[in-house]
Amino acid sequence: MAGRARRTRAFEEVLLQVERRIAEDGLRVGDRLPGERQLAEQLQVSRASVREALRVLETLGVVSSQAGRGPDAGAILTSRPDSALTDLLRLSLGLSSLSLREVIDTRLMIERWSAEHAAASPAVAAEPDAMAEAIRAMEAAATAEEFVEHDIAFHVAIAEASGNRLVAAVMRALRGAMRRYAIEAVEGLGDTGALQGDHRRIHAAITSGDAAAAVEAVTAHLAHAYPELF
Amino acid sequence: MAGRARRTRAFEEVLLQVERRIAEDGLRVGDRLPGERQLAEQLQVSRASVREALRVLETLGVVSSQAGRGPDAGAILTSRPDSALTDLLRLSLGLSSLSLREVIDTRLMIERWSAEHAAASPAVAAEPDAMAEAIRAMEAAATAEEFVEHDIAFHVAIAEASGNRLVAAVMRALRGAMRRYAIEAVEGLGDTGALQGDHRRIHAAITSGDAAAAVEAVTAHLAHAYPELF
DNA sequence: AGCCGAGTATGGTCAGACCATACTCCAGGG
DNA sequence: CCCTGGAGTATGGTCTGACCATACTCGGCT
Repeated sequence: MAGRARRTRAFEEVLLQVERRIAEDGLRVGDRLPGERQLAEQLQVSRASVREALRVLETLGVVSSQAGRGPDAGAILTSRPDSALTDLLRLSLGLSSLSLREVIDTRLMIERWSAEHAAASPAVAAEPDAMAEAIRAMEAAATAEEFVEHDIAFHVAIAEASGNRLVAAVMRALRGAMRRYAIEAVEGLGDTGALQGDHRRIHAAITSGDAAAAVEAVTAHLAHAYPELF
Repeated sequence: MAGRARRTRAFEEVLLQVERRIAEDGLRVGDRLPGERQLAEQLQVSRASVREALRVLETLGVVSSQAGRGPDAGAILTSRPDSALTDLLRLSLGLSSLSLREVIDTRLMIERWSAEHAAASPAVAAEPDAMAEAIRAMEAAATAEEFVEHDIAFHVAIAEASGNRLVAAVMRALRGAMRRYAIEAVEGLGDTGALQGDHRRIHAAITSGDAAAAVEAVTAHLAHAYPELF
């Protein structure tokens, strides 16, 4: 039953045409797509089919729709792959088609890479220090939810400091999909002192440009956070 | 105009309810969702809204729809995150919101991790050797397209041998999104002998369980494949 | 000049119809 | 008894046309 050559559906044709138009017309983020009715007439499909295609593009973070009139209305090209990635991971975890172990192993890979490259990047010291800010906020956190929120911000800041937007996006998605588990883990831990110590060590290693120490520090940190997996 | 709490749209409500049902009823891959008409009635929305929600889930690789009747018809829970990831990356590249450099750097991270873990995995020697098969197929390839097809299969096989399905899925997506660039690169290279030598070295290192050599080999391989980026 | 309301373009939603597909079931023939 | 073919039907796929909600645009009035 594999090679099912199902006739392409109408909305798939719309997807192809829109993507082609993006490529050929050199459309960029911020540009507008034609209205649903206009697109439907151009492609000779119903508005419902156009809407299904737009929904797909919206899911993929490529367009954003806004009702009303004027320059901000209609389907506008954007680039927000984060929520799509997050949804994808969250649902895969929910369907048990990915194990928490696999997600955490992947996270370790990305954390190590990010820390190494962030430490090696000369731009890090100059930026407003999102990492230090997150550490301060974790200090003040009253609940596990709050703590995890700023913990996510801390680790995402590392990934962003690596300078690679794809890696940063994957990190955001991983942490977003794991949020629930992270909160449970923090609650089970009780004391967050060890984690905070790790955070300071990671931060110090990165800002001082010591890549090897940064990698070592994040590795130790994840071992503390998920002792049952090591 | 920022925090506009836009009233949730009908299909978003459907998404929430379906996801909730998946979690609460413990639905697994292979289980069926209610039909579109039935779902519409249960949630008090139109069938069009249900369809938009299903389209989103299909995009995320969570359901697969099949017309007709019988146990295989209707919306079935699946888990195919690959095409969603691929589309996401391809469109992000098309919109220039990701640079090729970022994608290739990410690929290098994953290749190194995969090679290391594949070499350390005891199961590798036992499996039907997809890597060796891919190398043979590349040998016989007449065109750049064919070569790249089997090259992708080779590298995906390494990622799968690492035992981490998430990493393997990301690898498939990366290579799928980069397919076009890879073909151009191979055509520009002309001779694929160096690449094939690399492949054999990688394969030998992994099957012999030498993780360090495997990592070194994939690093050198990517440097050969993308000389302009190093 | 400034304000306010009508007009209008846009997405959001719905109801209902019809088509295409593919299984189910049963009658009839072998 | 089994097999075969056709009617029945449940499912997704698509279209049409309508109406609502939103938010800008424009013109006239103050």
